[in-house]
Amino acid sequence: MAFLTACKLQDPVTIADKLFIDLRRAILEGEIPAGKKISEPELAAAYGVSRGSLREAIGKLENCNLVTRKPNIGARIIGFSTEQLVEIYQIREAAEGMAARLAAENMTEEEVVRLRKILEQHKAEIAQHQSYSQHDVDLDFHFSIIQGSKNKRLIRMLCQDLYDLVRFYRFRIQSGLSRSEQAFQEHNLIVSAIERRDGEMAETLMRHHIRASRDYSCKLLEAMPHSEG
Amino acid sequence: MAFLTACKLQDPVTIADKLFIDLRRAILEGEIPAGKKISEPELAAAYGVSRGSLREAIGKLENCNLVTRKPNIGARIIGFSTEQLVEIYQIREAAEGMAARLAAENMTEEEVVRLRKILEQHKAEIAQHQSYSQHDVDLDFHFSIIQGSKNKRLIRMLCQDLYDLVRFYRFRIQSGLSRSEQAFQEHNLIVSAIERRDGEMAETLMRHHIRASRDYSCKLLEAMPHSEG
DNA sequence: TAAAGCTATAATGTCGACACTATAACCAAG
DNA sequence: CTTGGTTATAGTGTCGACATTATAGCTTTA
Repeated sequence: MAFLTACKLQDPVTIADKLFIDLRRAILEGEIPAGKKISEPELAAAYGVSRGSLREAIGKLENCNLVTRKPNIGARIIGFSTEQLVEIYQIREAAEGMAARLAAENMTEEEVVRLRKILEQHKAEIAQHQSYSQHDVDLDFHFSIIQGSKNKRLIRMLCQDLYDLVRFYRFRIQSGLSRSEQAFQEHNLIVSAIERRDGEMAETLMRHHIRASRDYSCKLLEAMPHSEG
Repeated sequence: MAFLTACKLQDPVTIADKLFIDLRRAILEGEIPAGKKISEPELAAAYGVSRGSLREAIGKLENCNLVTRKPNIGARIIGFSTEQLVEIYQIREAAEGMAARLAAENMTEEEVVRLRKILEQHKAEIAQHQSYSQHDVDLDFHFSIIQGSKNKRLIRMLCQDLYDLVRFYRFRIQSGLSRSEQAFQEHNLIVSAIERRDGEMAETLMRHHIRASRDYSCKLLEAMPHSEG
């Protein structure tokens, strides 16, 4: 689970931060259902904290785009829809494409080696059909490249905001057996480009990879019982 | 100033929202100097509001990346540095490139006509050497294309977060006479590509345009007295 | 019966006060 | 004089209470 440490968060020293982390996990993992309205008194009582701290935590969740808020009405967990999923993938295509380009230029040799190792781990897990942990490996792969871009703002934007949404959708789509073999091949090409320090190619391949992932995810989502945004 | 209405904000009904807008403007226009530490009691007294409301507004500013916060220490206005400026431009290159591609695909004919009109306005102001308002025209141009992408999340990310930083830097760099003739030519090519519905070309041209703008801005920033992040 | 207005209730927005933490000034010891 | 520890102070984090707004249910009237 390097993708958790790779991203954030420092030890949450304040109550609001702990609450934020707890609620964030609860939302991402579906404990709190999508689209549900948040009752401040109720949640505050459930977690044994003051409404003030809770409101601060909700504010942070709003910035992560995990809840939406309307004045004098309240906050509710985001829903999910194919349109939103496409929007997220369009942003990922652009931003992670750039990240791959920058990673090819800025990654240290050591980081490239580590990236190759993640790929080998991915390969091993495919051989053993451990599809349950492949999601984590996939996140590790993408986070490593994003980190390698060395663009702090890009890193925060992707790891800290956008990937929350990715995990939000991924948990709800839950493809039993995913396209991991295909994804592995694409990952392999990307790493090769980075090893050659070919930023242009790395960007092109990453964009292709994310488009393919998008098509697959959208198909799965539309095959689900139903969805709503 | 269509760029203001084009972006947000609904009538700020709550105190915290009004405060947020006021503080945001004050920061962007340099009323509150970059890098300054925020004293909650002081600011709350200055604006005649409670610390609670102020803290909520500061939270929103933190999400816009206009202030940074550390637990038990406090918040301070962001500084500026060449590195950060480069980071912002790298994100803009990727995100606005994608926006231009999507705009070429999704803009209505009406919107394309409006975009062309903005360009003519730009041309007219160049002829009259009204460089003081060219910044607004430039923002109008970019915001129109971003809106044309029809990707709500991308729109929010760019118009609502990243462009605050653009304005933050732009106000402090304050190029007396900018590269408006060159920029106009580049804008012209982009609009032509969008009119032809050539998304691929629109993206390429937009990325080129933003790279050129980056080189120019960085040169200006490094020629300034000094800078700090 | 349906629609409009009113009332009661619950939830959100706002505030002031208290608790805890970090910083700075001061003092003491080497 | 410098360094380490201690204390005082200012500032942030947290909380409970009040004010204001939205919502649901009831009443009234056409």
